[in-house]
Amino acid sequence: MTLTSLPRHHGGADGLARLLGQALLAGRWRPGETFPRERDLCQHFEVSRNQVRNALATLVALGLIERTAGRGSVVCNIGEWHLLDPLVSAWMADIETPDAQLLREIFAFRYSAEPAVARLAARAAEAEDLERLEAAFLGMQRTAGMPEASARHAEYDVAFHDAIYRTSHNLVWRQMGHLLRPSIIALIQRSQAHLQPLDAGLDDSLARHGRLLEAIRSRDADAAEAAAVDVLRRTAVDLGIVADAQAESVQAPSAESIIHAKERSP
Amino acid sequence: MTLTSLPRHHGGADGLARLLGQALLAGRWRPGETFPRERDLCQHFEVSRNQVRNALATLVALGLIERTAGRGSVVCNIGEWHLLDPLVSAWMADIETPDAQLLREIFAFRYSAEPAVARLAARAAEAEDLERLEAAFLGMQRTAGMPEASARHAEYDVAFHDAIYRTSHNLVWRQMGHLLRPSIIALIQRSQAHLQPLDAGLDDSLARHGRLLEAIRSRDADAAEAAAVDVLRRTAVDLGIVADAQAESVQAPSAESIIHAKERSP
DNA sequence: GCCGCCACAAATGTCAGACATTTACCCTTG
DNA sequence: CAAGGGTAAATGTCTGACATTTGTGGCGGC
Repeated sequence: MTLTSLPRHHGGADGLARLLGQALLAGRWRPGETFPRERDLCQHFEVSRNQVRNALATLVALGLIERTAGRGSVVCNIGEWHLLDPLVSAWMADIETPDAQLLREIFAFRYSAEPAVARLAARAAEAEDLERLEAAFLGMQRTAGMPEASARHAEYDVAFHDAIYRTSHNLVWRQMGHLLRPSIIALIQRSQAHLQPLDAGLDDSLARHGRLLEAIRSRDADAAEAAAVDVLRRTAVDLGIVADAQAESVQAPSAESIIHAKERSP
Repeated sequence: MTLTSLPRHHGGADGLARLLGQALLAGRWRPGETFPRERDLCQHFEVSRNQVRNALATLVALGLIERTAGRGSVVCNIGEWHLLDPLVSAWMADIETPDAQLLREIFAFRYSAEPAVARLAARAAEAEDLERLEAAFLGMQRTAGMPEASARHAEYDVAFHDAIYRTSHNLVWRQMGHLLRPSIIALIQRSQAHLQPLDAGLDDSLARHGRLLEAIRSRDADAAEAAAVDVLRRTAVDLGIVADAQAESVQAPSAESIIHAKERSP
């Protein structure tokens, strides 16, 4: 791909890294392809070589590109991207069309991990944690059914799930909360693109979140695990990972069909 | 802390970042404390400001320090460290005395996550995956009981668990394999420090790994999950997270005692 | 005495230019 | 045809100067 399709202006200093990083995450260069040279980037964006080099250094640190003297910069394989880095997650969250495979991978991860996290949360929850969870849930309720507030609703949704990860009281799990934003933001973008408001299923989704909150509040690990699975099944439908019909007719779609959805709809 | 206790020489270009990063991971500066100034680092290590700035930029990208013009560099809270970044994991792996709390957090994560990963692996395993698993297991067997090969044994151990994460066929889980190295390396360091070779328990540990491999090979998700728990219980004993007596007398120490061990032995 | 303003010092951030090093490619030569 | 070297092009590095931000102390006015 050429540079010409990228906007020439960008915000502050690391705005350039963000711009280039998002272009990479959106798949505008394929793995193995060569990335533009420093000199071209300087000219196109009208910035000093220093800024370009700083931005590129950031991309290297995130495993997005690899640079070698004399050869240039090449785009790394998706498998080497540091998906778990907060920067990458944040960038991915506000891309208009994130890579579909990537979103499926993230959701498959959530589907296999969040039940266990909910289990931990139910055991470790303290007053402060419950407050966070409750505040997020109330926010979701308040913004439900308001099409113009769907962005805020998604934020509360992110906050709710992030609160669960935090409630696990484990440093590692807590950092994975960063992955939630891209996963959940993609949900509202999809609903807006399809002009198919989630109102119908939103009450249902809200109810499932409520049961999860209640299970954690009462320290019932088994119930929390089951409720988390329930929430994620609903989300899988809204994300279009499993067909609506399947989820509505069948009470419990097998984990197999969600985790390995990629293999049958590439 | 002052700079005087750090070695003045280091390997190549990013060797400086590694040196400083490991000092941070080892806890030689406390969160909130101010990090040495660029000028001092230049003088102490006898390198150009460029190299120092590059190294510090890396530390910033990893969430280890935060820099602001005019104020200087301050060490971030542990919660903001990007533990999931491969660089951080790799650095942590060969620190002589890694932070004990950090190791407990990582192990607690593994204890709650790996059973689910093993379950996925049992479902998704293909021929190539089984080869990797088998090769690692054979390596563990070959190096068992050889005190002088404990380092190689640990590498095979890492490879075995990493192979399980890879077998999940999920990008996110796969990246978490990086966390295994610090966790497992710490194990052999501990055994060497205590002059208490793991020979006694090693046969047992090996047998448990073998049962896990067999469960995955036969695509038995339930058995794989149970076997993974079994392996981790053994590891918890070897890591000193739960007392030997407890694990030997009681067949199944509660997850609670492993996950929240930090709260009773701070 | 307290408050606000200003000047200064100290730290990081930025820039521009030259040079070093690595790499790929072509052209020559045996 | 193969081996060699030379050249161009790319990233990596160094240096010095300057810009910008931040904290601080002193000064004067109220």
